[in-house]
Amino acid sequence: MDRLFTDQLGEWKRSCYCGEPRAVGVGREMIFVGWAQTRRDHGGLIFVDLRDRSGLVQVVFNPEVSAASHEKAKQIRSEDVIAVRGLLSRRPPETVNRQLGTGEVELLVHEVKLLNASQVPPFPLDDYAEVNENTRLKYRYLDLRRPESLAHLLLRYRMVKKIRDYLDGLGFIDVETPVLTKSTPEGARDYLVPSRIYPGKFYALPQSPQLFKQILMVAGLDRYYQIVRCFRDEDLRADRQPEFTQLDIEMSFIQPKDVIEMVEGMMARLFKELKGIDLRLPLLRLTWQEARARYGTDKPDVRFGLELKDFSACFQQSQVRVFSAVLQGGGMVKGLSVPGGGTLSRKELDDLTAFVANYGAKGLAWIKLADGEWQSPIAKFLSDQERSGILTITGAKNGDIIFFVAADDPVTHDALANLRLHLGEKLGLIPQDRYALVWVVDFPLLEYSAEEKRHVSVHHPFTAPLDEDIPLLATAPLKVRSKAYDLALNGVEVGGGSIRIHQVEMQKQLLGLLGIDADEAEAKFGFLLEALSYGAPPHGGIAFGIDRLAMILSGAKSLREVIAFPKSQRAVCLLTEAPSSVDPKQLRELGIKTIVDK
RNA sequence: GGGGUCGUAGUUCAGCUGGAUAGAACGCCGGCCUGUCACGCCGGAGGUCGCGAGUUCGAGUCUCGUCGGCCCCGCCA
Repeated sequence: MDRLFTDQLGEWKRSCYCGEPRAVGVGREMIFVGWAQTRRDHGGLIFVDLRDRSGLVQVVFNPEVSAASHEKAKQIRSEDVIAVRGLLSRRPPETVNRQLGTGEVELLVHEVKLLNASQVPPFPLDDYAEVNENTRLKYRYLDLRRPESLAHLLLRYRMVKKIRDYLDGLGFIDVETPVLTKSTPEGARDYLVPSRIYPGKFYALPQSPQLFKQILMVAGLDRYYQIVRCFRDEDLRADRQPEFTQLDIEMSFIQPKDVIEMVEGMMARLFKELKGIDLRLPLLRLTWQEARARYGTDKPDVRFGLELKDFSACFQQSQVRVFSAVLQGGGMVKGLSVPGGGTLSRKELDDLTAFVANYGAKGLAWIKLADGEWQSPIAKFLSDQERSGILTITGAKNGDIIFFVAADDPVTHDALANLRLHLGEKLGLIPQDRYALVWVVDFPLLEYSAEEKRHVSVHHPFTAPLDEDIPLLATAPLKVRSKAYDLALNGVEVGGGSIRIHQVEMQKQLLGLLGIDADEAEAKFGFLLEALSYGAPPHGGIAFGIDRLAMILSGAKSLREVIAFPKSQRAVCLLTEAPSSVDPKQLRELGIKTIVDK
């Protein structure tokens, strides 16, 4: 039998949030509204924990205070919406609840209004229950009633507010840019929006407002920022959603260090005011080369050591065939030395071998140092010279294990970077309560794409080369470094940007290097090239992943925790069940015919 | 597109090498209870074992396919 509550709120106005009343308010008549979290019915007395976003207050239904209210309260179940009016009272001393901010007081109810009955919730809303994520996301409105879930959104809001305050203080102007815009080549797959007025043509949702913010600099805005939704139609990860929020910043007449210092000030404020942490400025800064060499990645997690070591020189003439073969083929032998790693079992070593295979490594060699002995499948092939080389490079001691990967550059670094993180986690080497920020600078401007058989931008096609490397553009384009900088936080790329090309000839040269001919450039970026030719100032900026920052600052394991209504890994909104089919009439209006059924 | 993992009551899970009527806790329903606060006590209801094939005398359990959640590779300037 469905319960039906018909009371109306009427003139009742809440006195304060449920989590707020304290002993100083005792003796006042108060009204609370909210959701019944639990009801404890003692037959005579009924206690209800009334909850709203601020917390809990205990309300007491006593037949000697109000027989009518006590009678009504028997109907109350979890998640019903009720309003109570009564006397805020001090709890009897032996019943004070120290766990609760409101634990010294309770409301003696004189009158209750039953505003809306709830069905039995599909999962418990207390903090003790671990619930499957798909259930939580389907009933996200219930999930968000849980304080833990709400806290993530709250932290995110406070972070964004502080960012706005900071940038406002520095004279940045928030300007909105179009969401219906033009598809641009390079980069991720676009989300497309069909045009009704021009059948067969499409808008694209922005992957970022990159070109608009540059054009705002040409317009003389000087300092722009925006907190803006961006869209990329690529497969999802724990730290990747198809729509995500970017803090987009652009400034004129600046060098990389101006952006870096501005951002460091912002980070210092966020960490101070949100986490009570004093960042040491300037932040650690690594060149891209150094980050690759020491950590194997351009977004190193510098909360712990376990740095990569290069053994290439040591194994040039090695009897270990896989090593010498790879080296002769132009590859490298690198590895890492794990203090105390000698305890890893054979099974664990096999698992680690399978782990690096994920990243293309054909094998994982290892040496255990135990009681002066070298336990290793390759031990018998190692010369004395190699042994002493290994010890010098690693400083390894008894009880340690040394891993080796031999492959070409991307595979070696990729495999070891991931192995490093994996071992760091597995062996508990990563301090969980620390935040480590690091700038990575001087990225290469270009890399060669074997798949596309041309140069592609490492950052994006509008990134400026380092002044001293400009001559190399004509002679050795792959050696050119760029004025690009990324900020990594605990091994996650949270921000990235660059100084842009502001001279049209240089921009044309760059597009040429990317294999984009003049006609194509004109069709796709004509408006930008034209804008650059009308007195574009030197400019540059940076963009941050707001979701990622919020995720790390709130200690969440997934972006979904800091997004109110996230998509599942298959890019479905489990609440609304988007995407969905549409009425054939809508398709006709758009001049669209689908070629896939369902 | 590929690899891994999970899917059993409303929820979280157990269910062995295939074997009798699929269990527990919490939640839910009914009863009792005036100081509980994850109340307590007594009783009860509740299952398309994700779905579909197959193997078998017999499938929650094995095989194949499929759908969905999560993690990863590819992809993501």
